[in-house]
Amino acid sequence: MKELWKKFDEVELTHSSIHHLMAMHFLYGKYGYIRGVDIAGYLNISRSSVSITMKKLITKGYVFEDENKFFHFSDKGKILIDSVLNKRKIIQIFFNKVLKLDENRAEEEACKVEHLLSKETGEKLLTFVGYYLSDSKNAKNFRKELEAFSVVCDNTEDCTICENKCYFSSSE
Amino acid sequence: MKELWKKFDEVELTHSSIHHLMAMHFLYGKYGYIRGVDIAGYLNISRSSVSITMKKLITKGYVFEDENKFFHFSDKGKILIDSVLNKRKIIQIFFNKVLKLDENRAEEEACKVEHLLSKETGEKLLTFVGYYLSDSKNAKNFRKELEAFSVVCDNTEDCTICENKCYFSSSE
DNA sequence: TATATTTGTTATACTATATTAACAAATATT
DNA sequence: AATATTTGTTAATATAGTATAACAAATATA
Repeated sequence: MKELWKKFDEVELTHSSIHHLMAMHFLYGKYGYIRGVDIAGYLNISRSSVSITMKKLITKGYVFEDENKFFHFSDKGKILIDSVLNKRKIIQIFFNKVLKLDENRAEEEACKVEHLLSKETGEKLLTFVGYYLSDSKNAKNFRKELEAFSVVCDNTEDCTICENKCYFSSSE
Repeated sequence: MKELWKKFDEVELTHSSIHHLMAMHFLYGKYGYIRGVDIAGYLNISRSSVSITMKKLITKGYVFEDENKFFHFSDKGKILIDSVLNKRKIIQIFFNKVLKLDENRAEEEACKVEHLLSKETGEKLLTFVGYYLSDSKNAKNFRKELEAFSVVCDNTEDCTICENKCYFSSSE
């Protein structure tokens, strides 16, 4: 248990850095080129912050600059951003299609979490969602019955899920 | 989309603070009292860090100190730690029992993410897992068929899930 | 061309987290 | 009681991320 909680800070790139890459991806799609000022605008942070973060991303080899100071993904950066986009996508689908969070909530939750979950988790989630949303009769029945299902917690001993105070009695 | 990514930093308590509370919970269970030095030992960080973080938690009203400098949860702190423990629990069960990540991986993934997900997500996950693991015939069939199911991506147009480069071709 | 605006960088500062070192106060040992 | 150890705090640093202000360089406009 000890030490495990520090994994949070061991991600190679921070949430902030990842979103700089996401911004780059978006801007490249929109304009075909990527400038610092547009990243700042997209993320709604200062140009100076962007300047500093991009330097780090360049040092780490995810990004490079051309003579006009336009940014480009390196191969390493491309691979990374694809993996994050895919992870986000599948997480978002899970939240929205399986857990039935509304679109915005699903996106928000995915955004908070996407860069933290491992490739393995992403893949397993994909397999799961793939089957869950499939045309298989079992999957269909499952979906239907799930809709009608609700956990009613009476705080008795035989609850297999809540060990602590019942989930439904907590307020955050 | 813009602005959404900042939600990450809008959590009321940081990952670090949450884990100070988790340590408190653990230590209270083990010893019945909570001292700074034990929190430091449990989290494997310096006493000085703990001292500073605990001051913040006191200021925010989650914790108080007695005359012997032993720590105690306030009511607010109790409610919060219960909610985090429950969220972690259900997330961990989902990763382990549904996605079939091994125990350690499931715990690690849950730990990274538990404080970021909303109460709503936790509740929906609970309902989902509750049904998924139930004795319902549909759930049983679903579980069985899921085991045999695997996504085979041929990178063709009709993939409903991957919009970007196929998930399975990425390497992170 | 001359001036104005845009863009990017640097300097400085703040918050959060962590460290080590030094020290004070409390506790335990001899 | 005298000394040693443990515990908690403070001070000085370090890193990551953010901001603003000032400035330089590039681009656009009058």
